[in-house]
Amino acid sequence: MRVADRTADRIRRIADEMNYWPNLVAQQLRGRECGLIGVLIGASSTTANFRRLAAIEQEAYRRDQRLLIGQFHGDPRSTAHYLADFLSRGIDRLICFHNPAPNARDEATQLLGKFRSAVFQTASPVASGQVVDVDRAAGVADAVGHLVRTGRERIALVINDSPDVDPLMHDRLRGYRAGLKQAGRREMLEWIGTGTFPPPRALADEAVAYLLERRADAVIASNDIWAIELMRSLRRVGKCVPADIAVVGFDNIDAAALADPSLTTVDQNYAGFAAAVMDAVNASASTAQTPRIVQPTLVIRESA
Amino acid sequence: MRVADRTADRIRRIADEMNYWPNLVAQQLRGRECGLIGVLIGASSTTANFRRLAAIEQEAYRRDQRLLIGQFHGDPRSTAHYLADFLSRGIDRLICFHNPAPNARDEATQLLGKFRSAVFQTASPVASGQVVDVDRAAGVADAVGHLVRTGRERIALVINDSPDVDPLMHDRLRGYRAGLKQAGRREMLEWIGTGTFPPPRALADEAVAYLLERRADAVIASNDIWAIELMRSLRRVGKCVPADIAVVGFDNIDAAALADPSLTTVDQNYAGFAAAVMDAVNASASTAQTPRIVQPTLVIRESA
DNA sequence: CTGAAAGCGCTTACAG
DNA sequence: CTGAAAGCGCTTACAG
Repeated sequence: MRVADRTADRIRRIADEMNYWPNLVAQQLRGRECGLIGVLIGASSTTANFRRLAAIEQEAYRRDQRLLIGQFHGDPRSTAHYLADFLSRGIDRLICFHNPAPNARDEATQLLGKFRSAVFQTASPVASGQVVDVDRAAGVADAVGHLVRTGRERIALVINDSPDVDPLMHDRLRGYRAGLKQAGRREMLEWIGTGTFPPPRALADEAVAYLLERRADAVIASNDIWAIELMRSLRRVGKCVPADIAVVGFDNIDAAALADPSLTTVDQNYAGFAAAVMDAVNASASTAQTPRIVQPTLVIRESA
Repeated sequence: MRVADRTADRIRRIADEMNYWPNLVAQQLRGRECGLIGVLIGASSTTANFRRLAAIEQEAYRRDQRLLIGQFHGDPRSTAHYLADFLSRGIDRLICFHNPAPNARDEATQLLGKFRSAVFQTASPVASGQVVDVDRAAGVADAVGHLVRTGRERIALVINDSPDVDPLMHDRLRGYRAGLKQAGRREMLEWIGTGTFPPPRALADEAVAYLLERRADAVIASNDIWAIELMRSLRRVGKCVPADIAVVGFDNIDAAALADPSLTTVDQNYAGFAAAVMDAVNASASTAQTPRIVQPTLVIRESA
């Protein structure tokens, strides 16, 4: 309905004076979108996940949407519980930071199908899900490039788990090999952990023993926690970072800037990730389901 | 209405089969509580705030409530914007991690009055607000007690800002003095920063110069970041932690366990805090408005 | 073009 | 005790 601007203004002013606020619950019941997005995160969430969440909330605010958050709590059924709860509230857009636990997957999968859009990191457990991912391989390859340019000769990779078991580690290995190959290096120095995380001191010492034995002068770790543990272990055996050996992490958690020496690391580009996630969650389901890939950036500090 | 259990079961089963889920939006419009709680946090939120948020969500889940989160985004009006939005959605219980910016306070204060309950940390900007706080003074006094018992003779305190300006620092100073007094110590070694946070290297060096000059053999910092910076600075001048000087932090952030040596610190007891917050936010307004005080606990690691 | 009515999915008070 | 009706605060399709 068209109304003169002056009249519209007058009505708005009076509405304000009378303290009138539209009731969003009634609007929603009548069919309007509620602007709420359900977010599922793990209970034992890492600092990186919280940073991601904060960035997504900021992006949501810009688009005038709100986040309803739910954490898993060990209980595998809690996934389904939250999904059903979201749907009951008319929330049909979902951001999922963790895949549902396998034993609750059937029930969860069925519920996931009822969402208008569902965004996952790395991989989607359902065909209708959209994927936003960080180009981990490119991040590690960048780190290799930086180490090559700063004169490192023997660059090693330390990853937390077998690349066959953990696809995230597979990406890092891929980026490492690609980076070295591009620099014309042939020898690969790869140490692969047992999946134990965070790494106990003895495990970090084992990795460091490998680095020393192979005379590595640089190492890229699968994440900042591992990188920091490697630096501690290196200090115990009297090695100096970065003089004797350069160390690069992954994630850029708070502790990276606080480490001594401060840690050079691959920042996950949370802002870019958040924008891609919000684009995906607001996209209509008919949109092509190609994963959205976000590029990370290398943050150069003292350790490399 | 009373119905035989068998019948109720049968109805429930059929409802399940037909995939019936009650529509919470309609229930809410009809007057039922929606089980949603609005949460306001700062955009530049610290790790400590995210930990608190995670703990509160966990506690909310146990009580079958959900959190709708909003961050400030520099824009002081965003506080009022979020408060109005919460009310429009029928959310009349609020957890506020930050006081509204002063220039938006009038508008925000008026809106705050419309909430059934509003919980703040440390202090409430409105009379109707409830307060949950951590006993910072007790935490620091505990740390002093631990240092005294482990044979430290000259225990210093390093705080970030003047106790007249920052009440959080006032609490630490109070706890420090009380702890020393109880141990029969008379000399107070107090270094007070300029409010700059995180501390630049030169400022940490200044604090360390003070510690050396006064021959301190232990120091309690106002938080973990400061404690870690002090350890870095101490290392630069060749001092060994904890042999030469013990260091205690406050907060127990992730980086505390990762520091080298790992940091002894006062844990804020997030679980206890979360339970108190949820008790407060669900309490009826008529409840006496005495602040709920949560006790922190000392986590002893390598640095002290 | 305007204004009254129907209806979103529930709950509750009320008539039979 | 049971079942139909009213109404929460909106929006939209429809009759005047």
